Amino acid sequence: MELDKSLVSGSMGLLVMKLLEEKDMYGYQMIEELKKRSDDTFHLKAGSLYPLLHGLEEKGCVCAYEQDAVTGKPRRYYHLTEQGHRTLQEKEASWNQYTRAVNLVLKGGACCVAG
Amino acid sequence: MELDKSLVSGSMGLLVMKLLEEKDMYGYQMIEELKKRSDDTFHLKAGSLYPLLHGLEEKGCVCAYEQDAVTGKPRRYYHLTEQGHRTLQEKEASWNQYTRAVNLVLKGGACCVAG
DNA sequence: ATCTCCTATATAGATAACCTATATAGGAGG
DNA sequence: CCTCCTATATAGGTTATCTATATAGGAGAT
Repeated sequence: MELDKSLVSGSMGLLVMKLLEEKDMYGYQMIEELKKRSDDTFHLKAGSLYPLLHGLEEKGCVCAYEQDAVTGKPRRYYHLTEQGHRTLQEKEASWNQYTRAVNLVLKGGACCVAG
Repeated sequence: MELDKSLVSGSMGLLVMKLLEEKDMYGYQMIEELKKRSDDTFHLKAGSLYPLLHGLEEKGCVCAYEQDAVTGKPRRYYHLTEQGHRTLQEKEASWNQYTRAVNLVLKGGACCVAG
């Protein structure tokens, strides 16, 4: 089943920061890691990721540094800042609140479920 | 906490159709019902709902009929079609797959969770 | 009587988050 | 050489939501 892209919006920033919470990573690596960890559900495109990373950098959530690889092009690693940790916590709480609300509606409403 | 709107995208069609699965409703009623069932989380705006309903009608997921109220303007009721039922099932499955994948990433990846 | 509020539907234009397509560039293998 | 895999980047398009605005009936207050 093809994943409905219209359901996929706004959470990529959250997921990328979640990856960086564990360790510094470079863009291409995040795409591979996200695919693997999501059980082959997320196929984030390079054209989506790089603008997203630049946006996170502008907001001060991540900072970047170049590092040469053994072969090939030098890699641009990203590191989660203090600000990034805070934003991640907020986004994670927001995600939990949002999915809870959707599931309330899907399962019959707030009347039937204890807070 | 204000809900991060960037996490809220694409699922409103699913939620609206879920409401209509139970019974026919008119637009304004859906806004109120959605607010109530989501435990006051979703404040769907009229300017978002009506174009959404027109879109669902174009796709053949819902059909509409006018019905006078005791007072005030006549109401435009929406009914979920056969096509709408099928689309709803697909969207619900898609939502479950998507949230599962996000939670896999948030909780440490596919390696740690069975199927 | 007119003002404001609640019900009820509708459209225009803006914003944000993705997408596809394309460009650049190093290294490996046929 | 040509193609593929790694690696980063930008341009332009689509879609879903938002805000703002318009219309319109009925209720209650000044």
